[in-house]
Amino acid sequence: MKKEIISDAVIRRLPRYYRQLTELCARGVVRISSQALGQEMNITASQIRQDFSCFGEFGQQGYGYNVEELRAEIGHILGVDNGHHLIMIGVGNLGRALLRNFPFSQTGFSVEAAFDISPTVVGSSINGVPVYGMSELDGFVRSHDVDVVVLTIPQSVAQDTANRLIDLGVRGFWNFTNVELSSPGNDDVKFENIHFADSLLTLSYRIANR
Amino acid sequence: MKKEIISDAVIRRLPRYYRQLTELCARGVVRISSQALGQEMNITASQIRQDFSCFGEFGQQGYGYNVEELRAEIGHILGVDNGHHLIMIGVGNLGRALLRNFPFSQTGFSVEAAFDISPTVVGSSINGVPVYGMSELDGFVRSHDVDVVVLTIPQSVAQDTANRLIDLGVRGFWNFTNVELSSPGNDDVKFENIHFADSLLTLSYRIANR
DNA sequence: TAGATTGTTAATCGATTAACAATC
DNA sequence: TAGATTGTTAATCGATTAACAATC
Repeated sequence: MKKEIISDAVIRRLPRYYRQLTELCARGVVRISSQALGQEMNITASQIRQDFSCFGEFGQQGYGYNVEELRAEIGHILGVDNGHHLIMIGVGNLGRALLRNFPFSQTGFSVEAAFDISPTVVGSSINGVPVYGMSELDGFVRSHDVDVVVLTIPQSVAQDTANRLIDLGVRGFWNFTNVELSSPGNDDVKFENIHFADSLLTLSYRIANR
Repeated sequence: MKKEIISDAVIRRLPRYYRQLTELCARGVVRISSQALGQEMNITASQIRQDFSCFGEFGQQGYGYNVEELRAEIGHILGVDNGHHLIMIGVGNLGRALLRNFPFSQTGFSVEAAFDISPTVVGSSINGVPVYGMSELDGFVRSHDVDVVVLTIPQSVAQDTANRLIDLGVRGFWNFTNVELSSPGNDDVKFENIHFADSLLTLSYRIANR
């Protein structure tokens, strides 16, 4: 396996490959060529082979790729079989929507707990996930493996909460607060920011400039 | 104004500029140079000037950019002052979360109505937005300007619902269904797909390969 | 005016695509 | 074996960065 620096563009495509391959599996497709896969995904066969070759040799000349095998390989690269643990901070509408509907386990994450300030939800449990008060956060993080924290809290407390968690050793954040979070000088803290507004604005641009 | 093809990379940066400039406005900053803006956003001054120059000349030599003016210009390019109209299909947890918390009006959209199949919500109103039954959808779309439809419905009905709306003339979709929607041979239908799982998987990759 | 900073042209860098020898 | 298709190297394309003349 070549261990050079993988470009962000490639990494961003991996989940799409994984998604497509999962669908092909479901359809019962056993093998596929880069050509055929490219057709389905609207990208070139060249790019597919180039992308995969960053991680190893998953195909066979004259045959193509075994769908199930390739899916497993890419899943492995993405870390879906790493058994990552995750907690959620903020159980408002969005937090609840995710707890109820998002397929965390299919993505390789187990949701260990959720935290909120509201006495109305603290002590309850949402889709099997217990909701604790914020005062219990530090203790919980210290005594459990927490790989990723989902931030579904108001903007105003986003960076402070992130800082608190970084101090506790958390190194991954899935951030829905519409604030650009960062941890200057701490390169191994990873943020994945979801900016709903940015997304809608690009759509706005495209329908305005047709 | 140059009217060449604007690359996707540039378009994707526009909302970030807009966001940053909005914040600068709030902070009371009156003028800024490409240099200083680049520092704040962690991109090169060159790129900023290159990006802006796709749309016009918004700066002044020796001075830089007027923050409020530039914000207005970019907002205009993005179409925030176009008065776009939007409806939502599906008022589950995620739909409600968006209706209650997403700043549609700040993004230049007015939410006209929501639609759902559940008798429990039909007839109610969420954050001032009336919820109608699906049977009223066609009539509503025919009698109103609908620029964008937000799809917060189950995967299984996503493409069918989209097709139905495309037939009714809808040309913009903000799609949360985790299905890659498309409208083959209909280039002026625009989809903006939000793939939560893709986002979390890239985070998974980065924490696994540190 | 002198200094600062733009808009734009040219140079560089990186990512995508094409081509092809290796091989199943 | 012959045909198909990979993995990889080379060519192309596009995007980012650097440089600088224009000018406020």
